[in-house]
Amino acid sequence: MESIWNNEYSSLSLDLHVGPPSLLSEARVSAGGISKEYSIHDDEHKESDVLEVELNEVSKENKRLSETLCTVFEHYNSLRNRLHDLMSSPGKRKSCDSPHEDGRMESKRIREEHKATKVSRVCVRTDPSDTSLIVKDGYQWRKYGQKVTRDNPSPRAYYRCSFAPSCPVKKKVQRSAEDRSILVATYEGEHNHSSMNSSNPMTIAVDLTRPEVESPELRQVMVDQMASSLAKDPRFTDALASAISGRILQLSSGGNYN
DNA sequence: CGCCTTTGACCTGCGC
DNA sequence: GCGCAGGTCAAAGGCG
Repeated sequence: MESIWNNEYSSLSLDLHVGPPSLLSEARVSAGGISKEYSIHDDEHKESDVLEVELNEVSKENKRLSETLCTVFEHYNSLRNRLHDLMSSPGKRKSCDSPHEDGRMESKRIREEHKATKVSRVCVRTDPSDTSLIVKDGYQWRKYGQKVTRDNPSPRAYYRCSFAPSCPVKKKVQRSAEDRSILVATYEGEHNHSSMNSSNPMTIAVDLTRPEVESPELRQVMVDQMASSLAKDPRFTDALASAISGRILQLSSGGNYN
């Protein structure tokens, strides 16, 4: 099993904000040696500085959490694909070596290879009144078809990646039959290029708590596997331990909170 | 003019 | 073989 932290996010650090957020600024102000002898003007300046620092900190943390979420989501998809393979592989493939059916078998083999390409599903919550089938994910898509399917009154839109002509990735977008405010995007294949813009394609609104097809048991298995992967990773546990211990030390030396 | 969406026709797999 | 359903093609038209 591959590690969830096997990519560029190896320098993981956790910043646990336990307690009221305002204490952070208080701690910084006291650490900076600010006294009440400053004028009101200086106080306002200082306060805006502190707020700016806080804002920067929050922005950094937000970025860090987004990156962590990306990693977790990638791992989630990897696990789901693997689980899907495991559940569908046994006894499904039959051998057929008839020399008269080479062409047909070849096309069948290509189709099966196509079926084996990476498939991932993403759920995006949208405005229910919005009838468009557009999921913004950082890539450029060209719509090539739309169909009404039997199991869902909402039409399904078919997209191809139009950024690179050779890119094999396809995307299907359809509203959830249960919740019309949710767009379900199914990606097939992997991009052979980078995304169009700087926004991370994985930072879209991913609602992992509302899988559209998995059973609760299947969901639980995936959650357990993700938790297990996290718990087994020494960098994660080290970062978690240091963040907690650091925070506890700060709390014990910084006074009482209510 | 190029790229896009729309949409009906067509293709293909599958179950009966 | 037939019908159904999902997926794809391609012509037509819109838009910047």
